[in-house]
Amino acid sequence: MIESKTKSIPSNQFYERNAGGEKSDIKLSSFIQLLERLAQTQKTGMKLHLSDFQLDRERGNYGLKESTLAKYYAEILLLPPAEADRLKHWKNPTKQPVGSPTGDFVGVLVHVMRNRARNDSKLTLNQLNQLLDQLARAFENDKKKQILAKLVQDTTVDEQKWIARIILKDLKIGIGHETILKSYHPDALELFNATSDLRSVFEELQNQEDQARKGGAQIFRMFFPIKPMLAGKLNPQQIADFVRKEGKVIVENKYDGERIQCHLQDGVVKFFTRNSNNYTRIYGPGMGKYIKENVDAQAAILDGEMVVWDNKNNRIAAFGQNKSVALKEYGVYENPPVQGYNPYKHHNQAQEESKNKDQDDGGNSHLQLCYKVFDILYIKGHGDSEEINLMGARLQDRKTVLSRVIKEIPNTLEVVMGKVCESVDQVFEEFNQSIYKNEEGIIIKKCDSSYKPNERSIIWIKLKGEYIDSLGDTLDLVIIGGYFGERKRIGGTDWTDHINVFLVGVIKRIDKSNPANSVVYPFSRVGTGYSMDELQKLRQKLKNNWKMYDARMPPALYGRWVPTMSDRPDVYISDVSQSVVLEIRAGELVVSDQYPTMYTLRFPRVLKIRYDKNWDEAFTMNDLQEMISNFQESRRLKKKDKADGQYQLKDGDHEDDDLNDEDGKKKRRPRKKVQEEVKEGDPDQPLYITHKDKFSKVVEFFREADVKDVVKKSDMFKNMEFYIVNVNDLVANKPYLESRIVEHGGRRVQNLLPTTTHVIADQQTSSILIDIQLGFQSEDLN
DNA sequence: GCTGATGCGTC
DNA sequence: GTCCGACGACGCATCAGC
DNA sequence: GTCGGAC
Repeated sequence: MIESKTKSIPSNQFYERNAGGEKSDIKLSSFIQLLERLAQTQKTGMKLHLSDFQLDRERGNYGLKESTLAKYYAEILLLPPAEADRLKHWKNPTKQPVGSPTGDFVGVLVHVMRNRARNDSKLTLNQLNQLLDQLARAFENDKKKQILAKLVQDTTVDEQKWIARIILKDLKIGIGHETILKSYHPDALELFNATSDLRSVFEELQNQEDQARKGGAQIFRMFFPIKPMLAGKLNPQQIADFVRKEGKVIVENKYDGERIQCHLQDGVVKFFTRNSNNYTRIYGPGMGKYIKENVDAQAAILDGEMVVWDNKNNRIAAFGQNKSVALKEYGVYENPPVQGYNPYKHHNQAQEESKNKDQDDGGNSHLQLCYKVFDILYIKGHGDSEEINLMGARLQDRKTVLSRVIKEIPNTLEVVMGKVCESVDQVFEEFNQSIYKNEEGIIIKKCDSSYKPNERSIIWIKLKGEYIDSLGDTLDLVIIGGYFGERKRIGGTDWTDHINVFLVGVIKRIDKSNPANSVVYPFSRVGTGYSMDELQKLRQKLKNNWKMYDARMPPALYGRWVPTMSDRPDVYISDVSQSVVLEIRAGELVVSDQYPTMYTLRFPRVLKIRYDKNWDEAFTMNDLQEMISNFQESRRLKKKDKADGQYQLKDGDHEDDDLNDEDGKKKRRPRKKVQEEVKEGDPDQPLYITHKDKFSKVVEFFREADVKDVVKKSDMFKNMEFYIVNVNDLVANKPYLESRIVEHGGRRVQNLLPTTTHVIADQQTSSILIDIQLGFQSEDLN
């Protein structure tokens, strides 16, 4: 709870960042005025749950977001259809009167309510708190609507504004919890990071004199999750410098699972996620007993990654199956998500499904949880042995404790010791191995570092394959649709200036004589990677190419895609031949049942806007097919079943028949079914073969020339910075070029930087041409 | 009972 | 360097509506 | 998770 201390926070410390230039404390001060007014009417003083700042878990979730709120407000206020539509389509400028707010639900709500709310305030802050408590506790939606109705009837528009924002857990004041906590008390943030608990913070830090830190030791409490330490991002050159400076680092595999912190005390085990959510319900039944039996301590706090081990293929399973594996084994029957939950239906259904799956060998009985423990923050031995807070200890010492305390169970409970590397080469060799084995990447840790809760510094560094230009998968995808976005990114006054996110596709059929007959299958959405300037430029280019999407008459361009409600585009490209190609990078290809391509991208972001590319030069279904084939043996992409051919992405009309019944309606294909039908790889086949290609690229990439012994011959390249890309060994290899550059007084870089003056490549690919357009020069060294 | 829509959690 | 918000994918749980 | 923008 924030008590009247709210007042003690100087309001001028709060302002809205980037709110269209308007400064700032207006918004929060009106919020504080609201609190004060409510406080005055409530003699007992003001108390406000901190959950209103999206921090506290005590009150729980409201289960209400914009779309549901829109529905309820419309019913409560008896809104005419047009006004109801404004709320429902709050991001859609064509549904709003000209000049009225768009892209901010609460902004639209205020505009709609301005003549529909009372002028005097009737609600006290205590009542508000009680109603919000009730709202969070209410299970039936009718009940929620009733509570909301009371809130609406008893408050002014100005109050409604804040109440709605509290319910949405987005105050839009540009201030996060860290800023608020820091303002509250110098020790507040530290205590919060140590306990993830606001009650602790406000109970223990009533006065400025109260100190969270006692004697310099890191604080914590059993069964209160400590905010986990995070890894920063550095480029390979910086990493090399770092390793050289440190002399010695510990390198761990970066596991692609869920970050889980485990607390053990007197036989009680609890699990917490990265965001401090209690996942004991999920992981307790499966993993708890192993912790109890194999952690030799009365109490301990462990940090690690929960993954799924695949016994059939002897490797870590693809990301995303943690929960289903955990719940499958123990079942919702023993493990109800909420009180009053009726488990019979689902339980029987689950058993039935499990049986069927085992019959056709597509089940997940060969999958099991595996907890990879890489750190230990606290230990107390049995009996009266000393308890030790290890957060201040050196990482290498924590690892030693870890190895002594945990008795490993292969593929179930494992200790991640990491590898001590004493040279840059060794570190990159670890990275190479990681890429070769098709893993996500590595984490590089400073040997003698202490554990710093919630800190994303360069004490821990992550290096993923996808960060490296020559390793990351990039695809040139053509824009076929768009989505209206939120206020902050709206670029102008035209309705098309509200398009913030793009739907990109894979070309299925090109019809040059009649582009209207062409088909581009929707494949992914992308909404990040471009600057706001680039976005606006792109909007200008596409300005006259948009048509409103109508689900009853979807464009032929999309084939027979039937998007779910949330995938449904707001606008589509009317003339694809005049569309724009985006060069997109992604972490990996994943199987999807939301798109007709049957695959989509994980972590997509725009690298470049390829105005230089024609739409028909973009990624096609054949390219996708090829990409899938190339990755068939990889862990990241499950193999297709060649026998039944279901997921062969082949040309021809019967592929569409696969997707649709006679009515042209999307055939029901339950999510799980898709997962089942995509078979695991053949265990007899050697793994990772196709990644040799990637592997050789890594080797090449890191084969930086050793220029120690290069004798300088001239200053020809003085003040020039070279970036070498895509150099074919037949022309000249990279180390050779690098040596020559240094020989003549130039600098070489491994990434294209603003300071780079020259790009060297063996052919003028369009991506290089773009670089050059951006102000770089090219030079032919042949 | 099943389905799709919605919310919330992980990455 | 830090903080913040605007975005991506999935799976599970719930609930309204048929 | 990624990324850009503001400070």
